Amino acid sequence: MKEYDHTEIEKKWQKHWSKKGIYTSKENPKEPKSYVLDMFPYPSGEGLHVGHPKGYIATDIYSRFKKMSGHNVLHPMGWDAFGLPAENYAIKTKTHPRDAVGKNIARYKEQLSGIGFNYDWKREINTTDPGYYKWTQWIFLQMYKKGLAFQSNDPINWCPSCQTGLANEDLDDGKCERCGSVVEKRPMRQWVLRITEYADRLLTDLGNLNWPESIKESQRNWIGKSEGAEISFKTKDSSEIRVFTTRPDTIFGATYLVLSPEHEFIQKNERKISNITEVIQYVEKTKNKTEIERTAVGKEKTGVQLKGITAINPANNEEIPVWIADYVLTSYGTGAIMAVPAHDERDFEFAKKFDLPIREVVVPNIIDQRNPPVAGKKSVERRNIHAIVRDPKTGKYLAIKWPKFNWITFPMGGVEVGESPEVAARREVLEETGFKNLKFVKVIDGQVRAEYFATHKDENRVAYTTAVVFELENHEQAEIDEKEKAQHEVTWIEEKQINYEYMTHAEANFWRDRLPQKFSQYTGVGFLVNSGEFSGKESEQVKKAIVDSVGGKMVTKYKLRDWVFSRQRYWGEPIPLIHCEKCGVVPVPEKDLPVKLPDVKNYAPTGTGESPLAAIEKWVHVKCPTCKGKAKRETNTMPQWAGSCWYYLRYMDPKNKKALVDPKKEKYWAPVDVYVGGAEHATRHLIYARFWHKFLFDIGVVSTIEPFTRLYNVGLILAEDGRKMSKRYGNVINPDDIVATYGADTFRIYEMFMGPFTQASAWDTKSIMGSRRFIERIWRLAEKVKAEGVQPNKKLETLLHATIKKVSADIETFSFNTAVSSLMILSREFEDASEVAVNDFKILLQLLAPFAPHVTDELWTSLGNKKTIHESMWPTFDPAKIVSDTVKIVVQVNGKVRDEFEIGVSAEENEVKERALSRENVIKWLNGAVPKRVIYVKGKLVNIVIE
RNA sequence: GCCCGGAUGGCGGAACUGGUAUACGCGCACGACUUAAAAUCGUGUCCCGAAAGGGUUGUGGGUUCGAUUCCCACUCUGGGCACCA
Repeated sequence: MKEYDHTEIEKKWQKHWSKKGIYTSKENPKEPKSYVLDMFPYPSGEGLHVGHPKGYIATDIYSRFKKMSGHNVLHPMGWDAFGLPAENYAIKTKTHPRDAVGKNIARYKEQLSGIGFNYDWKREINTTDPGYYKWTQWIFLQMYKKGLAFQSNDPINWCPSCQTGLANEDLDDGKCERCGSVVEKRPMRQWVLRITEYADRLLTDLGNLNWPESIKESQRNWIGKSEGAEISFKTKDSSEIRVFTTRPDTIFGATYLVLSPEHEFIQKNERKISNITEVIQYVEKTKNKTEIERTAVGKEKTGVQLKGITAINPANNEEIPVWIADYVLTSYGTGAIMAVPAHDERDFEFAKKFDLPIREVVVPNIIDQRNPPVAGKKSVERRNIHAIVRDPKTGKYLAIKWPKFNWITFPMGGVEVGESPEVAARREVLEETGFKNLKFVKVIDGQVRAEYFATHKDENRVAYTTAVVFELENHEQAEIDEKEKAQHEVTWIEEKQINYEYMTHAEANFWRDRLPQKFSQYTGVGFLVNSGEFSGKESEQVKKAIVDSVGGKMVTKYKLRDWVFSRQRYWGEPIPLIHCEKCGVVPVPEKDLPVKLPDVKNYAPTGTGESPLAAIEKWVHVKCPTCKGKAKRETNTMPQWAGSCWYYLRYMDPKNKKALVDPKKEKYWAPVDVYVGGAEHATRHLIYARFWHKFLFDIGVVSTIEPFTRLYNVGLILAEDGRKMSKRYGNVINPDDIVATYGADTFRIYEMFMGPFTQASAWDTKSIMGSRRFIERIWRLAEKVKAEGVQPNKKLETLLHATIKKVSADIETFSFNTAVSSLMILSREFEDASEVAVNDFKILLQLLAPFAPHVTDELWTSLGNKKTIHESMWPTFDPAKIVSDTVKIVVQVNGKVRDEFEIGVSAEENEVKERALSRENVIKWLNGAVPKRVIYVKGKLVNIVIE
């Protein structure tokens, strides 16, 4: 047999497949369809490194498998070529972006074709092709007509280096995601898409998607739904301030209001604010801060009171001050909050700094698990104190043992009417322990409500307890009452013993947590106190009633912001609108689409807030389509993400001049069944595309509510040094070199065998030899193959059918690494067999064909097959053949493996157990002991328990 | 801070619904072939131990006849969100 020459074989078959056109897809209602899609690449100037094709290899395998399994497969590829990187690259290399993109695409295609992918290139698309972006513009116009695209002058993120406005999604930690510059806030005219209109649907429809949980979670975080209430606070001079809160139950604790510095209230009430100069200064200062400065973690709170303005808390009619502070954001909720310092960390910090009142209105509630309330007993409400007395000499804490109840408690008792917690605590310490010289340290912020059964009084208690902390000055003790003495004894406990495990108090864990803190505030739910008629009720349950009582309304808010959709750059789709002097904004008539991106000498960004297009007089000045008067084109362009919002639809019908996609074709192919790409697109492409898709569904262009049914994230391939593969580090490995040295088939097998598909792993050129050896083994195996007279080999047959089952299931779940592993095992078994039947070998080749398409086709045709292996039918397995005649039973004694034996599959439980007990080895280990229990797991093991 | 993942030999990793932990591959060691080397093939390879045996899936506990798998606490690590009221 010939030497295995991968270059010759791979070239030959790639040519053959494309000549025969075996990857051309057509609608065929008789066959089930399968739409397998890669996230299309951005053809950058650097070309591919070995990490890029990983996902493409997976979809290639999957789609070949589907095709062999009788599916009609759509597996296309295209180019996402508008946007900043292409433009910046063009500026740098002083070429026109169009030329640069053309060159890069050619290079990418060449690299990809060497790996042997089965794309239907007849359906290739390119987002920068006017025939394509005509429809991107068309979708924008439909959105405009439905009021989903609107102009705004709000301040937006401006990247000073890229010289363009950006969407929220384009920021990474307050910096431009592309170039890392700190973004500024700039008010400027811009086009915005109302994605928030779809927030709720984008959130709820996530539920049914077969996507990685992490991506769904990212999207949920990004959409950021919170339910709360909008409540109006009147001011004394009868204007009003609307606030948004998720905790309306805490309104009785709202001791001041805070507005964002940009809040319109300030301008409108300038004259009433007595310290307006100071206020304006603060507002100006905030304006000049970047987002990063403003939101830095651990930053100290700042703010200014609006003097002369007093608001009224509608819950209790209290007069409260109004402040402005930059910790309140304009763009979320109503841009104003009610501050409840006792139950919100930020408000608490602010209140401490500016010495504003803090009022506790929610207390945590615990039901004493060791001593729960007893049904049917009467219930008594009490105000209690716990005295926490520390002896500074020993660091220990004063406690009391109650032998009769087996209790360990702090000195404790009720608070009498008019008595302060401190006085009550001193009294109890004196009565119960006799210590009289205590130095007051603090009252721990926040009470705790606890429900328990008071055994000694035979009643259920609801206790609101306050803890008071003292230091012992000296050990001088007063005489203790005899009756008290008889009940308990004084003891000292360690600090770490202050917990509910050791002590009787259900409150103990709260005291432990709050004791070392200077201040503590409780942000959880619980029971209301100091809340008028709502006191004593559960906070969660009265939320709505409280909102009603103050005339507010329940509302839902989202963190998701509308999508800033205009860019002041050249290389993007022109926004198809016209500004007419008389008629205002007029859409370009659909028959005039596409609005072609004109050629321009200088396409560098202007930095003026206008795109370079604004300088092209000839292009800009047009007649108004409506009144034929003077008008100008919109000169902003669309962001990079526009074209990728709907490209998966165009593949279904790439040449259609009359429609975005023919509804019949859409019905046949949609939705995408399997979508593969990087996790970095979680909160941009994958949210934007879902948004556009839902819009297209609403206007009847598509028939499904979601575009991508199943999603897999391809795990990164890192460089050999464990870092990201990048030109900067000089650790890039080019797939061309690997294909030349080892062959495409080896390259493909290696990348799939590296580890779980979705997991990142480091490239290791040494390891690739393992995959190469595997292919060579298959190559040599062909020599052993015999057409006739092969003795049946039961063991081989069993393994063969088990492998068909395993490989089929593994490809379906993208577990390529284990599929390859089982094929390796099968090939070893073939090698060990004295002879190999041609039909068995053919099955091995078919199972391997999606992974190593070239070498398997070569061997397949050398066995006399006329059609290529990829047009053959995927083998099926016979479940009866997977079952072998005997099973191996493992025998354990006390859970430790001591023996094993073979027995017929049909053996009954008793038979297996008896056999196990009679084994020599087992008898040795039993050593005369009588088995207490014998456990049998069918067909697997016997565990004999003797102790 | 909150929310998702992950942790298994020298390395990449495998293990079905709780049932023989370390499959498969890399590397390494030894052997065969060779004048020699490479390639190839074969054997071995979790740790301690001469052996018998014992131990081992990040750490500590728990449930179970039996735990990589389930529960609790913790450590490290990757990612998302974060002054979003």
